[in-house]
Amino acid sequence: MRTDTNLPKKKRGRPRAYNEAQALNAALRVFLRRGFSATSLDEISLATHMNRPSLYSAFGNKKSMYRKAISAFNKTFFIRLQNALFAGESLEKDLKKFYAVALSEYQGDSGNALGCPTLCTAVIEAPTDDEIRSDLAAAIERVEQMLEERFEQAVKDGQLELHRTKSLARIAAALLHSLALRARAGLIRGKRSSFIDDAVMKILIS
Amino acid sequence: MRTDTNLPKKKRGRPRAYNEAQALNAALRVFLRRGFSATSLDEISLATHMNRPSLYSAFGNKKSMYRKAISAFNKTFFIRLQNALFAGESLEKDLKKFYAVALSEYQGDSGNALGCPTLCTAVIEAPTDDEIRSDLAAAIERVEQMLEERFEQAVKDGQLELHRTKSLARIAAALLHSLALRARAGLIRGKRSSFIDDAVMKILIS
DNA sequence: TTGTTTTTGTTCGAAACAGTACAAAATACT
DNA sequence: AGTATTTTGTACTGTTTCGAACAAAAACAA
Repeated sequence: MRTDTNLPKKKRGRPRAYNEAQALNAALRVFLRRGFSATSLDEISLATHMNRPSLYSAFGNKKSMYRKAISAFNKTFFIRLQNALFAGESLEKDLKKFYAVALSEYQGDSGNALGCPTLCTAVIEAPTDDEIRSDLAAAIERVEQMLEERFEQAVKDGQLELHRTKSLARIAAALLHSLALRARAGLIRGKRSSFIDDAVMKILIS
Repeated sequence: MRTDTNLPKKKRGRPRAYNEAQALNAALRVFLRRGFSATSLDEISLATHMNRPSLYSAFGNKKSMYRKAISAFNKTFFIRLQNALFAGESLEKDLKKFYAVALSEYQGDSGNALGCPTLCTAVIEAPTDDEIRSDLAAAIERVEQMLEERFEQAVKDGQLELHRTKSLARIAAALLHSLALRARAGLIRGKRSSFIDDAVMKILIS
């Protein structure tokens, strides 16, 4: 079952007035700002320039929209994180790049930072929705594994003394979680967080 | 203007059927589970055994209820954290106690952990509500300051080499933020998190 | 032109929501 | 006993919500 090919194979009926990826991104921005529960489909309808019946036929119900929007965002976000983390420079530089990419996303371009779409919005639904809780847990673990692999590589390259790379990855992930939270709380001014640099140094100390 | 004395000075009208502190705590449990927006006043009415008009007269509107419940919780929670952190033992032991207190709260007693009332629920409202965002920021900074003071004391006691205690405090706070998130995501099994011990060791290394 | 198919836009319905008005109940004061 | 005062509980209002039904619109096929 294929969701939708991006080949512009002309189909038969009335052509769509919306672009699926764009619509999902517009929806994500609303969900990111207001969260899942407080976001009404009317707001999404407004942001995507689709009316509600179109939203339903395109993405299913509200929860399905939310999960698809988050999933689409994470797909590209994780790639950007991975590219930064495995840029091939020193572990220190790669880690700093990794956090820079994340923070740039978390801080946004407008004045008010919104944090991480997954961490900052899924967390509230976790206790009452098992699917979203599972999505959240998977996202957290995936980033942790990404970090662990980078640390393992650093050990292999002799850039890092032998360590419990799993613990190191969890500490590094904790910095990311805190970064997302602090950004959304308005506690980070620019696009650079001073304590991250210090924390990276701390991680690298044997 | 005094809100309400705890002196049992008998007042004139019909006696209250509720206890203010108990009601706020019951409300907090609902807010903690469902978040602010998704929680209806009917749910709070059910949990507190007060009907909505009583809730309004006692605590004001929904947002006021939420903020009062969070504030009341934090008052005692911060004291418990402080007592653990300044128990007077070694820095390592005190830090571990600090996280143990937090995790015990975050894991709850039922099967499903709910994380931190403040961190895990206020985060979603922060962009759209400036008062709640401010409450959140203040809570984060207060815990950070508490940690910084403990590190400063450790330096003075010769238990810790001279450091940027502010950065250290932010790293330690980040561990707490991650703990709250991971607990709510269901990623921590028991009442002890292995990576915290490793992270504490890492913090203590000069 | 005449169907066929797909998307769009209007409209509806039933439920849930926050907040309020007001009468009934329960106490203290005189 | 009777009055004043405070809380309780029922009922109501107007709005917002999700989701669906259905007809109009816009493309292709024959």
